Amino acid sequence: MYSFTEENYIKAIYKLQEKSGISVNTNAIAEIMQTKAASVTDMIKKLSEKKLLSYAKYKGVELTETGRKMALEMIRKHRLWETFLYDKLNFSWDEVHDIAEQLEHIKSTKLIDCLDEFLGFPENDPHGDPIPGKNGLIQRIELYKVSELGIGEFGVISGVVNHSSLFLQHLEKNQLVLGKGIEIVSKSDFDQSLRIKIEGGIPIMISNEVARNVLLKKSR
Amino acid sequence: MYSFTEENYIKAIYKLQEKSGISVNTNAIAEIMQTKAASVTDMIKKLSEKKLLSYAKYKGVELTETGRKMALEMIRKHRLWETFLYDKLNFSWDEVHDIAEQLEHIKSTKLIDCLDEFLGFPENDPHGDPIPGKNGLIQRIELYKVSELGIGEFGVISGVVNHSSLFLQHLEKNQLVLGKGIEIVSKSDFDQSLRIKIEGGIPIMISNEVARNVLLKKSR
DNA sequence: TAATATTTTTAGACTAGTCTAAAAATATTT
DNA sequence: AAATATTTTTAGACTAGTCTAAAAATATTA
Ligand SMILES: [Mn+2]
Ligand SMILES: [Mn+2]
Ligand SMILES: [Mn+2]
Ligand SMILES: [Mn+2]
Repeated sequence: MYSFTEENYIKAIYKLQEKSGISVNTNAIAEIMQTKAASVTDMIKKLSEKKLLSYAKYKGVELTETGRKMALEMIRKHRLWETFLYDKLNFSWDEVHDIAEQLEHIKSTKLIDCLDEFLGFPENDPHGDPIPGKNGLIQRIELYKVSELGIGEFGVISGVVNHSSLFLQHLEKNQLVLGKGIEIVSKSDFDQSLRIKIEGGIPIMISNEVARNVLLKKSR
Repeated sequence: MYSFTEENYIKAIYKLQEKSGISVNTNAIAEIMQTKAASVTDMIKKLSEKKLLSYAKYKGVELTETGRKMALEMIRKHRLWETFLYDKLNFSWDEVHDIAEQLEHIKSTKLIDCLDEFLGFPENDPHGDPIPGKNGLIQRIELYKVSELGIGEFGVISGVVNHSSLFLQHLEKNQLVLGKGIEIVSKSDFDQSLRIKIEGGIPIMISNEVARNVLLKKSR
């Protein structure tokens, strides 16, 4: 059995590997694990011995197949628990993450599979992120940042880049929630702010900061 | 914030204090914590400094009011999670305990109160044990062991002394589940085994071992 | 009450995970 | 290619929780 710490390292390394391509370096891990590089080196050695990742001194690490599967199981658990909190206990989407960080460490395959069924085998969590299946497969849909769309284009809000509570609360206050359709009306050359029209509402202004952190599925 | 280990010690001490009266001794704690007396002494000192219990060398320990409240919160969480697994995810009563041992350590008051509401504010867990309320109050009903009832007396199965999977499975196989009404038909002088009649069924024999571990609410 | 048995505590050591400071390797500039 | 900067690793130390073995206190028995 793996410790919470080991599990968190594996998840962190998976996420880094996701975005920044191949091998993950010590400092990057230290940053998201909120620890020091020296501690990371120690842990890396341990995880390497346990065959969860491959490691060459000074060359960074890469998850093994075992490590990758473990990370996906963690993510599956995390997102299913978030969905439970949101769908069944009526938490808002900015409240679920911290508790899911704890719940993702509960060890029981039966529990997570029953939870999956109880929730009706959801495909996405409350933030729009895809939930890996029992088989470890994660289905990827191409999403675009609001800032990437051109004038007159349409899209449905389907995800967020920034997952912070503060940002999620801000979106909610402005009706920018999952599933809402929006149209790009105009862009400012000055500060890259956008004017958008939300489905069944009046046009509003959003900052470029917001536009870069909201993901759309293109429509029409 | 308290560690899982600290929380488990407090819960163990509470349970010992419950049954065996006043102050709890080191060896008893060591036994249910599956550890050595020396380790217990170390932990006791720590919990004493944190004011969760009062401790006089060689004299045993007693929970403080803070410690008692903490224990009751743990028990509340444990039993609510057991109820969730049983009621919502269709686990059987012998499968819920081990997972609840993990879930009881999740830190979030909002989570547990929402779960309580989601479950309809249950009063008892799948084993018949009372669930402490948000206020920390635990409602106690007087229960009797099957072995304590006399010939011709009636009762409804409302709890178990032994919580082991093996025992719970045995009860289930013999229709001895929570809520069933039974009548004592006869007792054997030889091995203290009992003949009982289960509500809407034919009389069966149960060993004294079983009779001492099933709790009844007297009826009629 | 003295001898013996049991329980509890202390002393010292071990592991997991962390840290700081310094050394070693690698990357970037000049 | 040498000098400098950055990154990574090592060395040694700390805390939480555990252990064994021995000492101290308490309980039991004669
Ligand atoms: Mn999350
Ligand atoms: Mn999420
Ligand atoms: Mn239980
Ligand atoms: Mn129970």
